[in-house]
Amino acid sequence: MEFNKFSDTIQEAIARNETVVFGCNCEVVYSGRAESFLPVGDRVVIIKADNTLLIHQPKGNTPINYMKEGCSFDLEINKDHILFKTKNLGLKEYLDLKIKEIHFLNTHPLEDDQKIQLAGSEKDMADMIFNDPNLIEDGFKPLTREEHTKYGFIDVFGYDKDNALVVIECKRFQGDLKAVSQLRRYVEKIKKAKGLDKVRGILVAPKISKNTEKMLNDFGFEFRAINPPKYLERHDKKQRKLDGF
Amino acid sequence: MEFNKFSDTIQEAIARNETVVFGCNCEVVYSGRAESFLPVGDRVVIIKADNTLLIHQPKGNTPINYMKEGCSFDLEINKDHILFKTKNLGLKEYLDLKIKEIHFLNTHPLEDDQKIQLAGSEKDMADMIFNDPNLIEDGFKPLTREEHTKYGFIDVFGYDKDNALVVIECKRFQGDLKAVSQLRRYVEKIKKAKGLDKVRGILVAPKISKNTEKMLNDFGFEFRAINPPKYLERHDKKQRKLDGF
DNA sequence: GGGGAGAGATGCCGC
DNA sequence: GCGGCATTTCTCCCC
Repeated sequence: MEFNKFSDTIQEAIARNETVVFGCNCEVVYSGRAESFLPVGDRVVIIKADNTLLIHQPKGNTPINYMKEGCSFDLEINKDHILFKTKNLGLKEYLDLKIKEIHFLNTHPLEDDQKIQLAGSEKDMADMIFNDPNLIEDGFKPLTREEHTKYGFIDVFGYDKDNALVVIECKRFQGDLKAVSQLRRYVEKIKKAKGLDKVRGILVAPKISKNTEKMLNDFGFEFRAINPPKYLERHDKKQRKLDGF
Repeated sequence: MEFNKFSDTIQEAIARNETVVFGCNCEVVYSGRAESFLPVGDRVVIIKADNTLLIHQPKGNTPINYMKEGCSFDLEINKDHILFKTKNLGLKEYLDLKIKEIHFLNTHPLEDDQKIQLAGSEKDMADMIFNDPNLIEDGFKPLTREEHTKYGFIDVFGYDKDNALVVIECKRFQGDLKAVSQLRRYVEKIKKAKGLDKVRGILVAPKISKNTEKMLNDFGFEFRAINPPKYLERHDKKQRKLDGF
């Protein structure tokens, strides 16, 4: 694609708040929270309506470079390349795209104000336990959930059948050392705040590593193997047998 | 764009391992590690050479839905929509795209085996301190960095001028409560392993929050305000005054 | 806007 | 593969 045509199209599209997607052969220099350089290669570039910029390599999940919303752009046509400059003055971040060749370009106005509905989060686990306390043990009486107080953000907080205080930390995937540290922090805060000698700590997760189990035991904490709930099961598993392309 | 043409183009492109980008009006259902539903709206969809799938809304940094590499695809043409099914059998994840309208489509073979070069990471901070120990204090003698032992991954480990052991944890942005918990974990492990009563803990970061400072003090740890290094400064700041579009 | 913590976290490196 | 952890983490929620 010709440089002048590319330049005109992209500037008009951004002015109209359209979404821009192009494939190109380019080099990337970033300077901001860190400094990076990406040698020449083929990438996909997206510029969104909020002036977010994303650069994707042909493999992998995450963008290799990016700039957050609110960027401004500057385009400079040279003999053998286009210098596409992006800056975010508020964040003091700068990204330069040295475009050697343009493989394709599309611009289009996109309309989308929808929010995603998601089920199976850590909060859903806490809710599930709150509503069905026997999942923890007989006689467990939850008091609060998602408590954002000075004691910390405790997932579930309550009393056991002997009226001992219980702090529960939920993890939706795997409980790790960080989770035990976190639980310990909460338990100690509660102990100190209430002047208590013994407060129980329970880590709830589908599974934990060996080291995590050891650390839990060292601090006298407990583990409950519980899976996060999934409310939105919409899939007909029978259809999944077919092979795709 | 016509559904049959879209179907043919996309299947051929995926078969040839090209990168596919299209804009469409669609609905998304995901089922896997969690369950999600995204009502109808305009999005950009990318299918990469490694069969990664990304779905982006016209605003924001992160994909609203995605499927990791190694997916297979299935396409079903209906009267008023295309059902584009994605599955990752290894991860037991499924994503259905109900495409109502196609705004644009591009496919292209992309070549890129380049790795990014990045400076200013936490490891760079640890290296800087290792090479210039006086940044911590006079007489500090670092022994190891990035120590991946059973004691944990200690950024920098050494002795002070009085031959007391020092554990240093670096954070490239802001030191927080989690960082203090982490430092505490390492200090306690070292104490126990060496049978020592006193091991110093130092948190190194550009800044810390008030609560973090308090928690540090509670455990007798110290703080050093140090910025991460940036080696690749390539930008001519004077050019940044110009306004872009 | 800062603080604190989750995420369908992802990606990296070491064992 | 799992484990432990940083990330230009990002995002959300509450103060």
